[in-house]
Amino acid sequence: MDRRIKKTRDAIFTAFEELLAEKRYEQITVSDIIDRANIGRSTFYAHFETKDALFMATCDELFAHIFEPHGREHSHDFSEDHGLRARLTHILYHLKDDRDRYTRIFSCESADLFWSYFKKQVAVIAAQKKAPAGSLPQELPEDFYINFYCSAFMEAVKWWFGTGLTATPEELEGYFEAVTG
Amino acid sequence: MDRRIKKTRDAIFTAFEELLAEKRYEQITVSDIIDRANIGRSTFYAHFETKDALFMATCDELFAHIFEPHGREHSHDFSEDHGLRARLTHILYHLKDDRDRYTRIFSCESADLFWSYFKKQVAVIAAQKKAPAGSLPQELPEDFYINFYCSAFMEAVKWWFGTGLTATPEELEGYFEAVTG
DNA sequence: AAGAAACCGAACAATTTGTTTATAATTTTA
DNA sequence: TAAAATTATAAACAAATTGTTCGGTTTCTT
Repeated sequence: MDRRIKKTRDAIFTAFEELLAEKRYEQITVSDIIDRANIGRSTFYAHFETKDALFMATCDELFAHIFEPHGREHSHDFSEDHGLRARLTHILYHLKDDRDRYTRIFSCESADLFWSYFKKQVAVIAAQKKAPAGSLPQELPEDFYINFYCSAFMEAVKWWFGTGLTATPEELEGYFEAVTG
Repeated sequence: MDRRIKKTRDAIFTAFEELLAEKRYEQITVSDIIDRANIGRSTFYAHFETKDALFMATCDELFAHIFEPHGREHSHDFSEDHGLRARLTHILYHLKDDRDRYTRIFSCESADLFWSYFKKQVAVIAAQKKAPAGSLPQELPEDFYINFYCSAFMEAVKWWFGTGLTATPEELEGYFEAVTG
C-alpha cells in the first residue's frame, strides 16, 4: 500500500479516536478531524464518504480480531458449552488488553452501533447454546433463552466498562455465570 | 392553559411523531418539523430549546401513563419485591392494551431511542431491587445485579414485541422470572 | 526521469441552526 | 367591551457545517 495512503488513514483514525475521547460523536465535525489530523479537506473526502463511514471503518478495524477463534478454543470438546465459554473468555481478555481503545469507543455517543454489532457477533457464537437442563423452573422458548444469554453477557461487559474494568476477567465471568447458571 | 399554546404544542408533537415514522431521528431537521406543523420558526424555539428537548417531551407524553404506579401496587407490602413485580406486571398489561400504538413506536427507525428511554424508567422503578438471598452461587455487586435485572426485563419485552405479542403477559412474566429467579 | 497517484487548500453552494426583529392575532383582565 | 398581556408570525440574519470542485504541488512507482 502506498505509504501516503497509510499515513493519511492513520492520521485520520488517530485524530478521530482522540476526538471520540473528548467529544460526543455528533459534536465532532469533519473540520475537527482534518485540523487534528493535519490533512486537507478534500483528502478526507477522498478516503471516507462521510463521518459515519469513518465510524464504521473504525469499528471494522477494532473488531478485526476479537471474534476470531483463538488457540485452544478450536479443539473440539465433548461439552458444547466449553468451547463457547472459552471464546467468551477470550473476548474478555481481548477487551482488557486493548482497554484504552475499547473504552474510547464504548464512551462515544453512537456506541449503540458498536454494541449492536458486538451483540450480533456474540449471538453467532452462542447460536447453539441451550438452556442448562433442569436448572430452570420451566421450559423456555429457545430463542428467548439465547437472546437472554447473549444480552446478559453484553450487559456484563457494559457494566464492566462502566466500572472502568476494575474487576478481573475471571471475576466478571463469575458474575456472568452466577446469573445465567 | 392558553389554547394557542396547546394548539401549537400539539401541532409540533404530531408533526414530529409523523416524521419519526418516516425518517431517522438524526435526519429530521427543525425545518422539517415547522413545515409539517405549519408554524413559525421562532414559535418552535419558543416552545423547545432544541430537537433533543422535543424528543424528551415526546417520550414523556408517549409513556405518560405506563410508568405511573397503579391501583393495588400502592399498598405497602411486607415483601419489597411484591410492589416491583406488580408494577412490572402493570407495564406488561399496559403494553398489551395499547399494543398497536407501542408496536408503532418500537418499530420506527429510531426505536432504539425509545427503548433506551424505556429502560431508564425501568431502572428507576427497580432501583431498590436486591438479589434474591441465597439463590445465587456468589455475591454480586449490587449495581451489577440491578442492571442485569432491568436488562433481562427489557430483553424479555423486546423479545415479546419481536414475536408480535403472541405470549400472554403471564407467560412472559413466567419466562422473565425463570431466568432472574 | 517520467508518469501516476495522492495530497493540498482555497473557494464554493447548499443546509442547518438558533436569534432577533417588528407586526399581527388571540386571550386574559379589568 | 376595551385595554393589556401573551403568543404566534415571517423574514432576515450570522455562524457553522457539509460535500464538491479545481488548479497546483508533493510523493511514489516504474
